Amino acid sequence: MKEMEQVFKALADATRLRILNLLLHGELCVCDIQIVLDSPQPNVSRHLTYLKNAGLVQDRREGPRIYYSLIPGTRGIQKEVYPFLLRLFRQPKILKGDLRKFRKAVERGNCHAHNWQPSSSFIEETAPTS
Amino acid sequence: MKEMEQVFKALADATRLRILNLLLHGELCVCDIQIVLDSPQPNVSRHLTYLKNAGLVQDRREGPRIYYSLIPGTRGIQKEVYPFLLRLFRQPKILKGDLRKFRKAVERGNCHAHNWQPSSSFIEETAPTS
DNA sequence: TGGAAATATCCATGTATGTGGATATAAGAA
DNA sequence: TTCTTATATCCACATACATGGATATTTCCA
Repeated sequence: MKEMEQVFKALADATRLRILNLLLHGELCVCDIQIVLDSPQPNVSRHLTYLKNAGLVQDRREGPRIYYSLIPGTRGIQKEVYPFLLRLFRQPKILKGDLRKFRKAVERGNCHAHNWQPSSSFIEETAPTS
Repeated sequence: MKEMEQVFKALADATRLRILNLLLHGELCVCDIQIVLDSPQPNVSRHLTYLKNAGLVQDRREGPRIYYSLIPGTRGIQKEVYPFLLRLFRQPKILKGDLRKFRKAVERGNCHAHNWQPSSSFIEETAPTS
């Protein structure tokens, strides 16, 4: 129950929803996210820490960078929450804009983005882009 | 987007989750909820107001009592959120305990509970009680 | 070893929110 | 009207949290 509360608190912020929207499409490092959100680095970092504490994302160090990714859920909330978010995230313009912005960053070769590829585990659950 | 944030804020509190858990099974007045949650009346009232402002519940006056019920969603978040909650709410012990407590109150004939009957619109979506 | 890049943490501040307790309001009954 | 019941609102207080800016930390490279 407390875990459920914690997860919803983590979802109750626009910045974090935008981050999750990106992570649903693959693993990313902080600077990638920072570029897309156009938000100060400490801010992005704090929200990532918050998501990590809520058990929604995990991090992995690779050299100077730290990569964040969703924790694929097998139990309880986590198992339900990502498909749910994926459905919700189809509507808001900001989120769609973020994804567009991210794809452009990939094309430009920003930061990690140059060798990014989607972790299809979540995207596959979405309907074909309407 | 702001609506989504608002809804998640509304879900980010144990008391409100407990209330929604009850309302998923039918319309209730404040005193019914108060009895089950065993929480001071002003507290319950405030949380109901919060849920109402978040667009999750509606209220209806009938004499001295005010009945709260879920707003059946046809669009966006609301459409997705109730089935989602219904699935989540199967696990936590507190929530199952609340429902048990509520059924007992119905049997005892507490308050409105004496002529309560489930609004099956949401419950039907659940799997058979395991 | 020194410096730059990527992240995280700290500080200060403003705002939202949860809670208990008292009080106000509305409706119905005597 | 007056009393009672059902709800809502107000007050005071403590806590959580979002944010910007400065600073620490870690890693890598020259």
